[in-house]
Amino acid sequence: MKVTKAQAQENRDHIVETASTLFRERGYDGVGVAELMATAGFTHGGFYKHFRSKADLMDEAAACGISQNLTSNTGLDPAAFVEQYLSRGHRDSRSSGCTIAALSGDTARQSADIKATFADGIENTIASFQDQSAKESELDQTQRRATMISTYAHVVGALILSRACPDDSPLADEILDVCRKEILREQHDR
Amino acid sequence: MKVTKAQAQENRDHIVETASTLFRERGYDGVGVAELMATAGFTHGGFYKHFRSKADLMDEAAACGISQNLTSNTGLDPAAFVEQYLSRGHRDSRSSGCTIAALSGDTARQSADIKATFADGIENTIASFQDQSAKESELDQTQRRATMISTYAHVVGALILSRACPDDSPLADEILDVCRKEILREQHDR
DNA sequence: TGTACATCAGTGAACGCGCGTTCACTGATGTAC
DNA sequence: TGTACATCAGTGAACGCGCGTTCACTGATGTAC
Repeated sequence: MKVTKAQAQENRDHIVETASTLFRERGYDGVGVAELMATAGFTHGGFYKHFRSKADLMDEAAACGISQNLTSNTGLDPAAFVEQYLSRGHRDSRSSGCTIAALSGDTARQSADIKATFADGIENTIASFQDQSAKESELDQTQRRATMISTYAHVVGALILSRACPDDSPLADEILDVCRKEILREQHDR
Repeated sequence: MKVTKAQAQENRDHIVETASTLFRERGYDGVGVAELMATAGFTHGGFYKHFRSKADLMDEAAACGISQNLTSNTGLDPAAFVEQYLSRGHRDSRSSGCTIAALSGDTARQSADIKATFADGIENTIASFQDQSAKESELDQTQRRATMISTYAHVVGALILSRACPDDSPLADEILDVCRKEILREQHDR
């Protein structure tokens, strides 16, 4: 049952992508290797032909999810990003949404490797917004970076709190709405 | 080996408090019933004389941690709260720090009961700041509530992102510092 | 280009282990007389 | 107040189960001649 090198690489990529969505949905501890491989369409034994351990896959899956998120955000201006990030749609689709919001809580308890992957992801995310707002803004480089870090923390916090509320609770929606308005107002005032 | 009713209640409280700190430190999945009971000074068999399931304890432990946090924040003015919340000390002591920041990520995947406990906790936290700033502020009730929700989301997001970075990474400190300054500036401008 | 052999992605049974939960038992506490 | 008995918090062995990981095996792919 061997497979071409190209197919094997494709299968590996598919496992990482599957893991990326499953981990976002249920957390690192909420998904086992066997279930993961079954969802990707394989039996669990082959897992260790691709990865040294589950922890290694966790790291790769995080990097994969973060880079997917970055790609799907390119071209959005800061206001559009906030609108999309703090929408009910984003809140209710953890498995395809922001990896950092979905897994930062779990990551705080993981190895330095995974934390480093997250730090890189945060760094790249704020950098992508700096680049893009470079032309519009007259603020200096340091201030622009500070603004992006602060705004990113703000939207991440709002999304995480909203998700921690019961599914149809008024507070869950209120957090999203209030923070969206507040952040857009701050962006406008600057 | 029976024990007085008062002692039994005391033991129960002690188990909930122990769980509250252990869950904040390592997450709901990161702590087993046996280890939990051993840490509290008991054997695991007695657990089900006090709680119907681990999930029930998770709920009680969350409520306990949140109310502890509320108590230790009483009297702090909004600026002092932000200073303390976004300090390195708070970031580095998850087991005694903000329960909502430590467990919101996990809670998003838990039952509606636990989510309801968190929603109550968020509600009480923002209410405690409204009460306290009532005299100082001239803004109307609705706007004050919006400000508190937004600020709380902001500090929670900053703390969670900082904790997701490697322990001594510059970014971890930068997130804390940048957000603290930004939030204090906004509070001052209002 | 055709043949013989090594490689290795994928299979599925098996491993030890820790999980949440149950259970029969203990013995001091609480209660009824 | 003193005695007899029921209660029940706490003990520690045991339960089935799913976890991450290992392993012998398969057979098509890739390679050497």
